[in-house]
Amino acid sequence: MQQEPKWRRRAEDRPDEVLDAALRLFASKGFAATKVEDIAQEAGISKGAIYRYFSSKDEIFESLVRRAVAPIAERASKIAETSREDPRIILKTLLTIAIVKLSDPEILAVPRLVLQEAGRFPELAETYRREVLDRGVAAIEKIVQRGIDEGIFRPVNARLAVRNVIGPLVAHLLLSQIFKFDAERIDSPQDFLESHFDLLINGLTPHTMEEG
Amino acid sequence: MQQEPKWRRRAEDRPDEVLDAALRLFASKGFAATKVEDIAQEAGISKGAIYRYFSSKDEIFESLVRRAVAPIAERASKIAETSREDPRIILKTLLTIAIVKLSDPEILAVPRLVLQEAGRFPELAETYRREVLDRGVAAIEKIVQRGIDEGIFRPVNARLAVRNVIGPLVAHLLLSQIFKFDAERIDSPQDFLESHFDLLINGLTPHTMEEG
Amino acid sequence: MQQEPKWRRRAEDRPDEVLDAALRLFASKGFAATKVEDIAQEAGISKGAIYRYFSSKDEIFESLVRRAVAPIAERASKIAETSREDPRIILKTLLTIAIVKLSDPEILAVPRLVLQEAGRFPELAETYRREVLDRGVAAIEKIVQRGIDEGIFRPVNARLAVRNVIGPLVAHLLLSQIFKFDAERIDSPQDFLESHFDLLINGLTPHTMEEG
Amino acid sequence: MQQEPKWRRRAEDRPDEVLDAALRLFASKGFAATKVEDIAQEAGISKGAIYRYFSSKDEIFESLVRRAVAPIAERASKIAETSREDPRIILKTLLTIAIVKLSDPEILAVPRLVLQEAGRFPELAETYRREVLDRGVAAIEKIVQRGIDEGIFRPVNARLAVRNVIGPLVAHLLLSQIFKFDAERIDSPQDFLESHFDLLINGLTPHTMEEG
DNA sequence: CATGAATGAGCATTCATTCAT
DNA sequence: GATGAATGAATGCTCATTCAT
Repeated sequence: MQQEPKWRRRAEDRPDEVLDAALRLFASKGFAATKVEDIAQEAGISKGAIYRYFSSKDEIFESLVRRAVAPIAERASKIAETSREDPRIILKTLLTIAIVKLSDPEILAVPRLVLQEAGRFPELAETYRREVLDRGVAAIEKIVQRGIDEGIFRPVNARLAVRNVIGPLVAHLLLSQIFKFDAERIDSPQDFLESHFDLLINGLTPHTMEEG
Repeated sequence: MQQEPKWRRRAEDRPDEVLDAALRLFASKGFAATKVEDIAQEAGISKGAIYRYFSSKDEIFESLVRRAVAPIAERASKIAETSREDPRIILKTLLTIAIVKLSDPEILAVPRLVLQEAGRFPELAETYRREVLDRGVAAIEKIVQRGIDEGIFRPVNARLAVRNVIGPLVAHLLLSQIFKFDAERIDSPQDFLESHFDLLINGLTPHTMEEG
Repeated sequence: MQQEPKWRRRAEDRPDEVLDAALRLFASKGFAATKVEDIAQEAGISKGAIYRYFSSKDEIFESLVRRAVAPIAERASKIAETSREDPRIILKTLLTIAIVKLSDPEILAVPRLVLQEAGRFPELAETYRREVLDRGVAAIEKIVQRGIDEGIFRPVNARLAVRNVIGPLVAHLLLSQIFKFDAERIDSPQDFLESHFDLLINGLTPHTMEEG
Repeated sequence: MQQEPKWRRRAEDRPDEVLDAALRLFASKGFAATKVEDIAQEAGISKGAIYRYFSSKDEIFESLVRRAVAPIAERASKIAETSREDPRIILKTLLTIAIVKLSDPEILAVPRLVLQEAGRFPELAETYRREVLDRGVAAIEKIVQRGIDEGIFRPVNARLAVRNVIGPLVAHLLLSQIFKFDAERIDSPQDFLESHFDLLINGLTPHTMEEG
């Protein structure tokens, strides 16, 4: 669109392209096993050029995570207040979105990497926790709490119940995406989601006749 | 207990000491960021001595995992058949054992490492899946299925329900052990377990009056 | 002469410089006792730079030999057919060239190294044998055979006679170049050559009166 | 034969057994590639025991060579004076002995090793030259000179003619033993020896009609 | 600005030598 | 004396980072 020389074509997109490339490689080979040169090649630029945008390999990783974290953090915060709908509907919507998104290995890659490299990048892990986990958990907690307040859910400990909301999802992803568990069977994400939601809501729902 | 009367300067259990040291370091810094020399130092021997027991750094990692996997695999298989008790009791017992064991960072370290390095050691990940996950999941599935057969649980998909049994536990461990989430709060493992079990069983229990 | 207009900090011939440096060092200290860092230093570059041109120390050695072998192999094959001159003249020419060339330690170094490292690099030894020895020996055999056919030489076994052509040369080189034999005396290569040629031709020449 | 405990059985032979073992290994893998532990194992003793007899790996090599050199040096010196026979007969005898001995890889190994490691052990190379080469060459030179003096050989330069005596032998050994040249053909050592001797003697013999 | 040649600290691994048993 | 566990210097190789072109 511009009349600049060819090589400047998308100079402003470069950093993002580098991060995309790095993400792909980090996700498949891990941070340590990925060479800066590999990233450069994957991004279609030279090794030296990488250092125009990022001051170190570590910084690439950090930028990568922060870039992925930002929108999630924003969204997560809004969700809880935004809707006035039935908490069950909201939970199902959230879980659906989550499972769809996270079934994309490219998206799952970031939390996976944070998990992998938490030891080497404690600060990053902390950032992730603060920006993503704290907010995400708080959002879900709020929804559950509203359900309790509205009498739709039983008076459980909302904060702890969050683990029952996200846990099965996490387990499903670990098993299917990382350990290739059940690779041959035909448990679609939808099947899982139905099952999870059914058990979750049934678990949260107050019933006239509770047994000790 | 000794197999050979041959002497050892100080050990027969050197290999185990090396694995213990390696586990500590791998767990805190990751495989790649841990130097063989660090392991040696942590184990109180010299770099060269490591290679008397293990032929490579990779082999240390693999031995580490296999050593941890073996007993778990055995136990997991037995659990399902062993008991004829109320499936709810069994599940609670299992979850209690699991959370107690896995709250020990030294024990959590192995699955965590497998998760971390699955990309670099696909074979090991597969071994772990086969030996630990397949069996563990099968054991739980069997218990749930028995509960269903005995009318104690609703007729859910037992295979998928397994994720609801282990997922919250996984989520709890990730949050608390790895992301130091809730570090300041006082959610004891017991609190979590009560909450999880309550929701889980309530979710699995058939109620006279189900609402759409 | 340049193949690509791409720039090089200082070279295009770095690989050759590395091989030259390696040759000098391998020749004087042997393959095993030569450190890659030594080669780098001798070549005036850094250790790491070596690996831009050669993937391993072994590869340096192999390249070294192959570089030296190629032109020899070519020449050797041509010699036998090229000339129609008196076989005695050809032999003398060949021996003269050989002794002049091989008296240069830099040139002698390669066959010497192949000899030294034949055990460690059997494949390389075989390559050398095939490319250099087979052809060289065949060329000389052909010349001797022609001399026999033309009645200039006695009807000896040409193949075995080759050893009498090259052997004294080999012995001379081993003694003088490697064992510093006769270092103080004044046997010039020319003196040796005259002596060798005289004995060789006299040995090959038919005489009217042979004595038992 | 003695009533000492088993392990002392042949304590005095140990050093020689170590040298035998070392020779076998050095010959097949080279000095650098042979581990002291390998030598110990091959000799049937422990690594530590090696150091009771030799203070270092280098010393093993040096002892090895010196042990082999001693008898050769002695014999070589005697040969020239000992016999009053026809120099041609003496030469043939010597060459026969030489080729028979040196066709045994175990015996060829020492000169081969000296050649290989001359760079790393210059002193040893010098010793070898002094003890073996100087004497051997002098012995042959003397025989040739006597032949000249007695009118059996032409008045050649005896010192240089030595190369024509031993050279073809050296060439034959290098080609056959080290480069596996002619492995498939059937040039027996005897065939070679006949050929060499025929050419050598014919070359040394004065003929009534010499041609320019 | 872009490039990729060059650097050199860093690390896994080997092995001659020592020495506690 | 004999053993082999332990040591640690040595070395090949890698790769993040720099910088001449």
